[in-house]
Amino acid sequence: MASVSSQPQFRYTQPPSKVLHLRNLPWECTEEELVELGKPFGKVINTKCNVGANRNQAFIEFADLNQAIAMISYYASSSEPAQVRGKTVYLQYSNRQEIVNNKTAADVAGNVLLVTIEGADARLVSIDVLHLVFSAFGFVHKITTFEKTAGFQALVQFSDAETATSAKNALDGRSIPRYLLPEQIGPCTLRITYSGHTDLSVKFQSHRSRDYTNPYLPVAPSAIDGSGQFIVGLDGKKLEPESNVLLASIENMQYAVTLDVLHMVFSSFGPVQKIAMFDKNGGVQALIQYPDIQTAVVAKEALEGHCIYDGGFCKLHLSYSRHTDLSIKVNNDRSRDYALSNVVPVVNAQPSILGQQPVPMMTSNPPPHYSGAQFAPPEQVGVPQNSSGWAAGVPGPAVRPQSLAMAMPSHPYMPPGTMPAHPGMMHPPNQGVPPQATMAPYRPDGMQ
DNA sequence: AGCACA
Repeated sequence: MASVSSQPQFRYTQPPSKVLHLRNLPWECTEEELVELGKPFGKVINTKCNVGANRNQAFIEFADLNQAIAMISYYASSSEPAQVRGKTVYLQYSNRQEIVNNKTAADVAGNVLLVTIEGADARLVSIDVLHLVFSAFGFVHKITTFEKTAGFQALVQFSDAETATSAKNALDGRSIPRYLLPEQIGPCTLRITYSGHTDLSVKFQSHRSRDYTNPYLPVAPSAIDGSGQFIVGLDGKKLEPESNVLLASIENMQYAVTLDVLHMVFSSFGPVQKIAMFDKNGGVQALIQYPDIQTAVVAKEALEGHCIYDGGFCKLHLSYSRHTDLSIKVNNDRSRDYALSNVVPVVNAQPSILGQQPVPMMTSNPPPHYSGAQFAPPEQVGVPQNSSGWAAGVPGPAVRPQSLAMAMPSHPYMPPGTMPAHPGMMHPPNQGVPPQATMAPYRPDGMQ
């Protein structure tokens, strides 16, 4: 083919166009700065920056050709060149007649962010860690995660584009703080653009997606393993589906733990409806039923691993039961339905100083309504709850990522690190004396 | 410092 191209690559005089081509821009240049640059000469109807391999070119499109001519004419005779951020920019008529707006969704500010987590161990970043990181900028409505060729990605939905933008500006290119990640995993860098989505569809709470606006959303059946009991988190930890019934096993039971003691301890978080105690594996276990899941979640997170008695005695291990409503045949010293306690006589009840309900022997500081709404889920208490409720006057523990795995969506407004202190803890009973229901002081390092 | 295909 004979060459038919005889036009020089560059001409010093371009045919006028309402589109101007700019070069030698700083790469930080924004579309807003382009608008500011063109505004004195007319109505800027479109811009495009970060063009070209070096991302240092741009286009400005005016509403009218005369406005483009005005700008070119002005700078052609001006002693001051056009500048962006102090850098001289060169401009000429573009050889295009309009900016073709290939604005991808990534360029349009929206309330949903597309987050790519970069790093060898990106997949090990849990959805809870992402939730914590992004919650610093506002209420996170929903998160979905997925694998694409780009790697491990997440969509993070905020209320509005402004909040999303503040998160994007602060986090894009930054790495997730090390203390939020399991020790063995490498650095994880966030790359953030806008997503075209405005409202994510989250059908289930799972290790892949969460809807923090709807704590009652069912747990994904697909996330439940063969035993039907656990879901597996991204971090490989097994997570149980939440339940209003807690299964408590008691370790190092040097002192008798009575049903009344359990009732007192667990009543700190809300009304206890039923308790059933039984022996299993040579130890004592108990099922504690609350009216709702929220209360059980708060109780579990506050009490797990802590001891009923000071000094490491009667350490509680809590999990969610698969029961939702215990069947209490008779009220006795091993099982009780507190709704029936006024009707059905207590059978075989051991005489006990603690036998009188409710909650005797609160010898130290608790206010009269200590067991009340103080530790209720925030959506029942209202927001904010810090001033009146948990951790009042108590320095919250440092952010504890290990607790986040359980920070399921039940309390969407709970700021991180503000879990309640350990209510209901008691000093060990004196020798041969039933337990004293005194409150142990809060200790940030927990009570081993 | 010279026209976009993300």
